[in-house]
This record gives sequence, C-alpha cells and structure tokens, in this order.
Amino acid sequence: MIPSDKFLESKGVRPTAMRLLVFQHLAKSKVAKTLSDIENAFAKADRTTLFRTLKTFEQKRVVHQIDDGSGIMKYALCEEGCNCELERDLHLHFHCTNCGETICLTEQKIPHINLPDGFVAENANLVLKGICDKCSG
Amino acid sequence: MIPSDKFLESKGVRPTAMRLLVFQHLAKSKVAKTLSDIENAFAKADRTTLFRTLKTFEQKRVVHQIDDGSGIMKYALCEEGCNCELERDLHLHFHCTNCGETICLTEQKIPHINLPDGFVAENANLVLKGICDKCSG
DNA sequence: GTAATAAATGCACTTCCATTGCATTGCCCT
DNA sequence: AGGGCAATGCAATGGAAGTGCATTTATTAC
Ligand SMILES: [Mn+2]
Ligand SMILES: [Mn+2]
Ligand SMILES: [Zn+2]
Ligand SMILES: [Zn+2]
Repeated sequence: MIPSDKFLESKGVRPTAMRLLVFQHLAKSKVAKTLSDIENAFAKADRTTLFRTLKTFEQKRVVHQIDDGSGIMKYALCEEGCNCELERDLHLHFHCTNCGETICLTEQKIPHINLPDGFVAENANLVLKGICDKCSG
Repeated sequence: MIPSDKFLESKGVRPTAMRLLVFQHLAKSKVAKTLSDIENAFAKADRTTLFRTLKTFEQKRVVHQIDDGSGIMKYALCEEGCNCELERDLHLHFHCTNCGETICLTEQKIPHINLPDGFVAENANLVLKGICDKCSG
C-alpha cells in the first residue's frame, strides 16, 4: 500500500495536510462525496480550499467529478490505471433515489454507441437511478 | 396533424396562450432549449411562468427535462408514444462541446445494463459529449 | 540562514440558475 | 353576474459554483 503522500506526489499534486485529509476521506468512502459532505467531515475546513483541492485533484486525475443529476456535483477517487484523459468516465454511476448516495460501478462499463453520421463522441456519462443494494436489502 | 391546443388538452394541460407558444416553440426546434432560451424567444414572457409551464409540461409528459452536464437544464418535447412514466428517458442525448447545443437522439436507445445484485434501476440518463454533425461538417 | 519566489489557503463577495410566496388576473362553470 | 380555481407576474430567496485579493505557508535561490 503506497502511502498517500507519495501517491499524490506521483500524480503531481503537492501533499499538503488538507489535501491528504481529503484524499484519505475519499479513499475510505465507498460512495461519491459532495463538496459539502467533505466540508462537514472536517470541522475547520474552508469551503474554497476544498473546492480548489478537488479541482486540482480532478486536473491531476486523482478524482473524477460525477454529475448524477441531483444538481450537486460529487467526487470519487479515480481507479488505478484509469485513463480519464481519454474518456473521462468509462464506468457508470448509480444514484439511489432512496438514500441519495451515488456510487461508482467501476466494473460496469459504458457500452459503445453507434452515432449518426457527423457526430463524434469524446466523452460519455451514464447515470442509472433507482434503489441501491443497501436500500433494497 | 393534430392542432396544438387539442394536443395539450389530450395531455391534460390547459392550452393557454403562453403554453401554446412554448409548445410550438419547442415543436419547431430540433435542439433542446433552456429556460433562458425560451424566455428570450418571447419578448414579454415572465421567467416564472415559463418555469412553471415547463414543470407542468414535464408532469404531464409533454416535455422531458435533460441534464446534459452543462449545469443548465434543457427541455425537449417527448416523442409520440413516449413512456416517460416508466423510464423517463430511454433515448440518449448528445451535447456538443463546440456549439453548446443538446439534441435528443431518439433513435439511439440506452442499452440495457446488468447491475450487481441488489441494485434496481428505474431510470437512466446517458449523455454523450463531443462534436455534433453541424460542427463537424 | 535569509531573501526572493511561488503555491496554497481563508475570507468576502459575486454570479447564475432554480425555486417559492403572495397578490393579482383570467378562465370556467353555475 | 358571481364564486372558485388555475394561471400569471413580480419580488424575494436559496443553493451551489466560481472569483478576487490579501495572507500564510512552502520552495527555491543566493
Ligand atoms: Mn465513478
Ligand atoms: Mn430527449
Ligand atoms: Zn440507497
Ligand atoms: Zn455543435
């Protein structure tokens, strides 16, 4: 298990105290987090710093942003070997309408779609909504 | 060609002057429209009225709302025989990162996805981003 | 080590869109 | 005409994203 600070450095992100906390918070979580989630997880965290931390993480492919249709952006760690550079998010996301949580289904890839002539897709976002495993149990 | 007012009535929407204008505006358009788009299309239109008009249309399955990831909701007429009730949006949407337009690809259905145990999908949203036919020509 | 430089942080403020409250107007039915 | 409900218009609010700028902290140069 590569330590968090070394990991961030390997991604080109300077491992400040706050960044390490955010990274580890996301690493512990099975679900995607909103900015407010993260803000509330740390008593003395400034919203703007967290916002910019996540932006930096996103640029350096540490996290990916998820628009699950709830109106609030969520963030989750990228998979190892994830090539967000080419296709931001090949896997799909599941948004539970009961508990409101959103999770990455990294095993479920977005199928290839044949588009009409003239359309060139560079990116895809597939969100399924319904009841998650915890809520349907 | 069924007249607009009869069509709205058949959907359980009272065909007021403003509603007819909005409906016909959407019917003419090949692309999904934002609330501001519609507001700008009519000089003396109140934003709130349009907002509620679209909300009513959505509830009565006259239009569907599209979250293309641009941060602004867009609206497009439902297809004839569309069963939004069961699966809000079976077809996919294409968002052009060049011209900013979003169009319904009603022929392109969202493929069925096998989910892990415990997950029950009720709804799906698939948005492809890239260059549209007009911009790639 | 100290000074210069660059990066990160904190606070205030702005912007943009969605949404609501409430008074008013218009429509429909009796 | 009058009662009642639906639709409208205007004002205000809320929530989230994003920006400006001063301050602190870390890095680099000397
Ligand atoms: Mn994901
Ligand atoms: Mn559509
Ligand atoms: Zn759930
Ligand atoms: Zn285009």
